Formats: sequence, C-alpha cells, structure tokens
Amino acid sequence: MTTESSPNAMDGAAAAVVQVAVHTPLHTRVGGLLSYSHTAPLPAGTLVRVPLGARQLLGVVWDAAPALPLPAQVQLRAVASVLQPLPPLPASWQRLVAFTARYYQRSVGEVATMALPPLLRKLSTEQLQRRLQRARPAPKAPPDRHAGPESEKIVALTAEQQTVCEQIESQSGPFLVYGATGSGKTEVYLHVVQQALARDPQAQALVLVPEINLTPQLLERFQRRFAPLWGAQAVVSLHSGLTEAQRINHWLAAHTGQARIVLGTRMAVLASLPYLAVIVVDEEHDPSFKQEEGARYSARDLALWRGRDVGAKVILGSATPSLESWHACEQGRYQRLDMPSRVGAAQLPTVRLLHMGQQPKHTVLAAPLLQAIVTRVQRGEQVLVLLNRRGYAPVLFCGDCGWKSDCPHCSAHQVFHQTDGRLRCHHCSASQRVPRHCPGCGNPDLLPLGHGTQQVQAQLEQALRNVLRPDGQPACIGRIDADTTQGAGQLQAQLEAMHSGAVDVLVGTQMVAKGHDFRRITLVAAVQPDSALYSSDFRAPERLFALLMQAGGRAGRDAHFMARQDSRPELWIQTLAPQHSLYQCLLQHDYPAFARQQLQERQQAAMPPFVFQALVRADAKTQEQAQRFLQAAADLGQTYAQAVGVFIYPPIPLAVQRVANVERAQMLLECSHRGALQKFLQAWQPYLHQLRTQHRQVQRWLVDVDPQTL
DNA sequence: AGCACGCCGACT
DNA sequence: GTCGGCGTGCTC
Repeated sequence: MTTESSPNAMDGAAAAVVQVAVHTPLHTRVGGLLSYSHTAPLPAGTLVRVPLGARQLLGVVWDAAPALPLPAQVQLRAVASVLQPLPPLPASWQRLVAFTARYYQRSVGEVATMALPPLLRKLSTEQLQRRLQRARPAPKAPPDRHAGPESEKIVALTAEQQTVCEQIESQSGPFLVYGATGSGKTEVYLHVVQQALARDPQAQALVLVPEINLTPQLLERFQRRFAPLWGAQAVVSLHSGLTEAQRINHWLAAHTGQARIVLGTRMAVLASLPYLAVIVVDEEHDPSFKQEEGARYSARDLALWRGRDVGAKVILGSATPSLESWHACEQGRYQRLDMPSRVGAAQLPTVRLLHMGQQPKHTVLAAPLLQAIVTRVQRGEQVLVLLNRRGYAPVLFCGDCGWKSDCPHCSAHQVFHQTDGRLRCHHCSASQRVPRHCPGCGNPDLLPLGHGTQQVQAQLEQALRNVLRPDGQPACIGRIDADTTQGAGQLQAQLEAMHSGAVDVLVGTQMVAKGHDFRRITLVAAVQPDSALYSSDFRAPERLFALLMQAGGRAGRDAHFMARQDSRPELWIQTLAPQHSLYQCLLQHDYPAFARQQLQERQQAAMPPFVFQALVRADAKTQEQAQRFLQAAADLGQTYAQAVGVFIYPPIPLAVQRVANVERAQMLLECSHRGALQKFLQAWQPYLHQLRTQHRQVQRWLVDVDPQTL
C-alpha cells in the first residue's frame, strides 16, 4: 500500500481517531463502527483499508464525530491506507445505507460494502486512480441531435402521455403509473427523465428494472435516446451480469456524476448518485426487487425512501401494481396516474378459459387448445406455452408398491428429467439415474405423474409433427427454462431463435413471460396455473394475476403484423376453476376489480398491506430444535411484544420443510404499525443472539422484514 | 464474516 | 509420524 500512515499507532503521532464501517455481522462484538487512528481526521464517506484481526478490509469512514470510548482491552490500530483519489461517498448515500441497515437488521458495514463494487476491495490506489482518470469527461462532443439511424426517434407524446408527464412535472409524488402493457409507459419515463436532466445539467436519474437480461431493449432505448444528448457515457447499467471491471467503471461513473442515467436491477438502488433527481421503478410489482439473501431489502421500498430523503421524484410503473402500492394510492400516499389506452393499433388479448373438468382425465393440452396452436402455426404465427414446472414429470411413481421418487435429503420429490434420464431434486443438487426397476419392489413399470415443460414440449412435437408453416418447413417447438439456460448467453441465444422465427411454439416457465417482445406471437397459453389459487401464501393470487397479465401482453405486440394476419391476440387458460374470481377479473382485464376484491379479503383477514410483517427463520438438524429456538425467542420477547402491539404467531415448518438435510422452521410477527414492529425487532435482536448461544443446534437464523413469500 | 488456533482420524 | 477435518473464539 502506498500510504502515508504509520504501520501502528504507537510510533508517530496519531492525530485523529476515525470511525469506520466494515463488513462484519451485526451480532458480533465488532458489529458496530470500529475505531482506528489516523495521522489526520478523515471526512465521512472516505474509503479506507483497515486491519481487522489478521486481514485487511475495505471500510467507509462513517462519522467525523469524536470516537466513543473504546473498551479498555482493545488496542487502537491505524488506518492502513486511504483510497485517496476517490471523492468521499455523499452524506445522502450514508443516510440511505444507515437506514437500510437499521430497517433490515444488518450492520452498517455489511450494507455499505454490499453497495460498493466488489473490485474496490482488491484494487490498489494506483489502479483506482487510473480507472478514475478514464472515467473523466471525454472532451465534450458537440451534442448531435440527428445522429443518424442510431438515434432514437422522438415521437410526439400521445395526449394521455402528455397529461401524465404534466402531472409528474407539477406534482411531487410519489407516482404510480398504472398502464397496460403497450400503453407507452416507457415513453413517459424517457420524457420525465429527459426533462429533469435537461433542467439541471448535473441531475441524475435512476431507473430500476426487475431483470436486465430480460429487458435489453430498454437499455438500448435509453442509450439511443440519451447518448446523442449527453454522450455515450451518460447511460450506464448496474447489475450482476456485468464483469467486475464493468461494474466498477459504471459505479465510478455514477459516483463521479459522469453517468446521468443509471439503469439497473435492485442492487442499483444502493449506488452512489450524488445528484439524484428522478427515480423510476418499472414493473414495481415484480418480486425480484426483493433481495432474498443477506440484507433482505426491497429495492422498491428503498427507492421510495431514498427519493423522499433527497427530494427526488419517484415514479413507480406497472400494469398490475403491487397491492401495497395500489393501497397507498387509495390512501392518497401515492398519486395514481392512469394510462388506459394501448398505443397504436395494439390490442389486449382475448382471454379464453378452457374448463379442464370437461376434458378427458389426465389431459395435458386440451384438444381445442392444440387445434388453436396448429392453426396459428399454419398461419405463420408464434405461440407461447407457459407451465411453471420444469422437467418431464414432477414425480415418478410405482403403481404396485406406492414408491415415489422422494429426495433422500429434502421433503420434496425428485423430478423426472427425460432429456438426460435422471431424477433431480430442485431444492438441493441431488441427482441420480432413473432406476430401471422400482427400488421398492422391482416393478419395471414406473409411471411419471403430472407434467413438466419437457413433457409438454414432447407432446407438442408429437401433435405438430405433420404441421407445416406457410413456408413449407415443419413446425419447430422450443423450450426455455432453467435447464436450457444453464450456460452464459444460452438464454440470449434461445430468445434470438424465437425472434428470428426459427421457433414456432415456445414452451417455458415464467422466465419467458417477462419483458421480451416476440412480434409474431398471437397466442399465449397457461397450461396449469390453478395451484396458485390454493397456495398457503396469500400473495400467490396476486403474483398469478400479474404473471398472466404480463404473459398475455406478449401476444399481439406488433399491430402491423396483427393487421396483416387478420388475427386477434388470445390468452388461453386451462383451469378447473373457470368461475374463480381471479379468472373472471382477468377475462375483463380488470385489475382494479381484482385489486379491490383482494384488498377487501386482506383487510378482513388483517393481512398486508393492512398490517406489517416480519419473519424469523431458523435452520437446524431437527424440526424440533429449530422450533424450540423460535419458541424460546417468542417467550423472551412476549412481554415487550404485547406492550408495543406486536403479535407473534407460533413457529411452523416451512412449506418445503427439509432441504439438503436441514430442517427449517419459521415464525411470523405481525403489527399494525411499521414503527412499532421496527422498535420491537431492534430491541429483540440482541436477545436472539444471546439465545443462540444456548441453542447450539441451531445452524443459522435470520430475520426477514416485509417478507415477500411465506 | 473471515481467519487462527486447536485437538482427533487416515495418508505420503 | 504429518495433513487436514471443522468446532470455538476473536477481531477496533
């Protein structure tokens, strides 16, 4: 290291004590800010490297305030080096990190480090210097508004878009732009961002999207629109798909103000954006905005907090908003802006409910659906078939002795994968060859029960084997699921095959329902969506409705194609419960009716968004050990919980109780006040840590604030 | 979280 | 006899 500081605090004058946040867990004795000596005071937000035990860690100077008195037995050590060339992280970023840490029960250092590009931990001061140099403003290229075919055509706003933009301009928000797929929400985002950035030459915008690899078009669109105005550096992306080098470069561009627009996934909400003026959260209902590991934050919720904190406009957008956001609009906390029309001639799909009760037993794809698929393929149109189960069959079964392909390590079946002739557990990595005979009784005839994407693909291949496309080629059935997209770029390649028209029918899990515009799709079919109606997770219907709306939106995106084909987009749903209110609302494309009915149910049952929840989970060798820990935790907190109005439910096993030989239990906490729940969790946390020392059998435990799935 | 120290099993 | 398994404990 190249710095000026002395190797230890004893020689030389340690002129100042600085408080540093490093990546240590909250529950340890070093969970808080750590004190170090340095030759001079360092401003808050300065990045430093500090020794901790035997290693050296990246840290952020957290507070210039005088240090707290150290416990007598610890020896103050010196800051090892200062990442000098880097401007300190802004105070607003520190507030965001501090809030996130507090709200989600993690250490400040953990959240801070998580928000920084990983490469920052490894780079030397010189390497950093070089990268910063490169990130400096390229000599200002004269803005070229007519940069040829590359530049995004600036289309005039529709009257509806105009109105929405004016509202956003003149009001303070936060806003919920409620508009169907194809209603032109993106144009509103572009317009609002452009206005804000044109008004203030420093201003920055943050655009959050669920998964960037599913929406490369959006990034391209922002780049085409803004690169001619503010240079190619103006738009950067931040997501886990970037290389470490790209990630630090993009992060530095945002931190130094070079980047005017950051487009990214949930991690981007924690980026350093010193001049943040607008935040857009597209598809705000999407579950992937919730981090499900480590600090379990909701990027959407943090975006709202951050926007309020720095006075940036926050715009949420969705065709099927989360019930939390919908409710917030009804309470007047957010402002709802409706965009009911579809732009151009694009039309909403006709929804058809196919009653499977009237089909022969064990039908996978009903005859009318197959016929519809054949017709579409013969007309040169594409079909999307959705099924939320990969593999060939969810379980293999012996009719003689009742043996089932149970996973030896999990409370789940091993799924039959025909393509490689293996049984595979989707919860742990366990996999084995399909047995030739029943392991229970030797019966050679094992039956696949239920059906997955492989089976649907096989059935379609069989059913369409003599079907020709208009160009005389045989129909091609593709499949996209987690099994076919293992390698890097495989998803991209397969989507390309779909775009190019090589694939006529695409079978896939919900990963294909999002984002992509396949121009020739005129029919989308959901094979077996009913299970969400009876799930123990009260949010399952909400997610299903959003998924089906989004999937249906894949059909008929291209008005010219539709007009030429004289075809109508359709969404088919195979169901045993066609009368279910969810489907009835879907039939009318009536999200407001669905939301009204769901919110009514939630209110009656006192569920979110009318109450706030937190979940405590524990893992142990046995279910009893895990539950005993949770029960003891409940007992410890009971008095205070009652005092502040927090209700603690009894511990229960998770839906998938055992994974990789670990038993999992959870306990739900509920409170009608967010603040009271927070207060309780904060007071309770230290006791949980202490309790863990008496429950050594508990392998790990965690708190999930505002859990998304139960 | 890392990483060291420390005390028991199968290998050059 | 060592290499290495991961239990326990400490780090400003």
